[in-house]
Amino acid sequence: MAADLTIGKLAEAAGVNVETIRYYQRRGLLEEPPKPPGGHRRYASEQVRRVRFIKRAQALGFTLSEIGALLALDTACICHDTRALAARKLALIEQKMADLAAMRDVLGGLVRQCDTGTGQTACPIIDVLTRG
Amino acid sequence: MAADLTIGKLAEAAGVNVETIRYYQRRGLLEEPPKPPGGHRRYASEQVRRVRFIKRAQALGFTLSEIGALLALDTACICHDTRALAARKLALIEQKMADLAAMRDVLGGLVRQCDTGTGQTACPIIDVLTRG
DNA sequence: CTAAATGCCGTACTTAAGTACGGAGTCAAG
DNA sequence: CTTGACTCCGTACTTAAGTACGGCATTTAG
Repeated sequence: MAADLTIGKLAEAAGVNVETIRYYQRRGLLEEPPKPPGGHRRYASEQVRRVRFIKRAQALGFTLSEIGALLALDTACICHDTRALAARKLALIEQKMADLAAMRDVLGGLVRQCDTGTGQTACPIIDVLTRG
Repeated sequence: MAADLTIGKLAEAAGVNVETIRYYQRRGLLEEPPKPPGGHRRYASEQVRRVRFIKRAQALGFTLSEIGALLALDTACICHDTRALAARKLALIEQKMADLAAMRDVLGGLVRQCDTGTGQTACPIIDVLTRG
C-alpha cells in the first residue's frame, strides 16, 4: 500500500500545487516523511487521498484548522474529548446539510419554474437560510 | 416592511461588523440605499436576512462571488442562462450534501463506537471523500 | 555522464475577505 | 444647544490560505 511518490507526483495526483503540499506539512496536516540523508523524500500513495480530503472539506466550508481536528479523529478514537469533538462536528455537519437542502429546494423550484414557463415569480432564495 | 435601520443596527442585527456591511456594498452584494443629502443612510430590515444569507452561504463553502451569483438568481429568474446557472449550482449543492452525508456517517459511527466501548478500531474519515 | 527536470528550503509575494483608523460631518438625549 | 455616539469615506492593515522565487542539491532520461 505505498507506491512511493515524489512530492511532485503527489501534488499532481491530488490536483494541487507542490507548494501547497509543503504548506500543509508546515501546518501539520500532512506529515513529512523522513528524508534519506542527502536525498529526496518519498510519499506513500495514501497521502493523495488525505490531500483530496482536505480539499473537499475546504469546499464544504471547513477551515484548515477544523480539518486538522477532523483528521486527528482518524487516529485518536480514544478519549471522551474526542467523542465530544466528533459530536460537535456532527451537529455542525447536520446544520450545513440542512442549509444546503433548503438551498437545493429553492434552486430546484427555480429550475422547474424556468422549465414550465411559469415565469415572473419571485425566487426567494434568501428566505431559505433565515432560521437563527 | 421596512423599519429603517442605521448601518450600525443592521450590522448588529446580522451579527457582523459595520465595516463588513460596507465591504459587501463595495462588492455589490448589498446595495447602498440613497443617501439623504448630507445625512445618514437608512436600511430596510430585509437587509438583515440578506446579510445572514451571505454568512451562511459562506459557511457552506461558497465564495462571495458565487454568493453574488446566487443572489442574482433571486431577482432574475428569467432567461435561460439563469436556468443553466441554477442547474449548475444545484449540482454543486448536491455534491456538497453527498460529501457531508458521508462525513456525517463516519462521525456518527465514530461517536457510536466511543459509546459502545468498541475501542481501537480505525476511523477512516478520509476514506469517505475519495470519489473523484 | 551530462543536462534538464525535480526536490529542498527559506523568504517573500498574492488573493480573498475582512478590520481598523482618522478626520470630518450628523444625529439625538439631556 | 451641546456633547457623546454614530456615520461617512478613503486608505491602510490583518489573517488565512496559498503561490512564487532563487539558489543549491539530487535524480533521471537520453
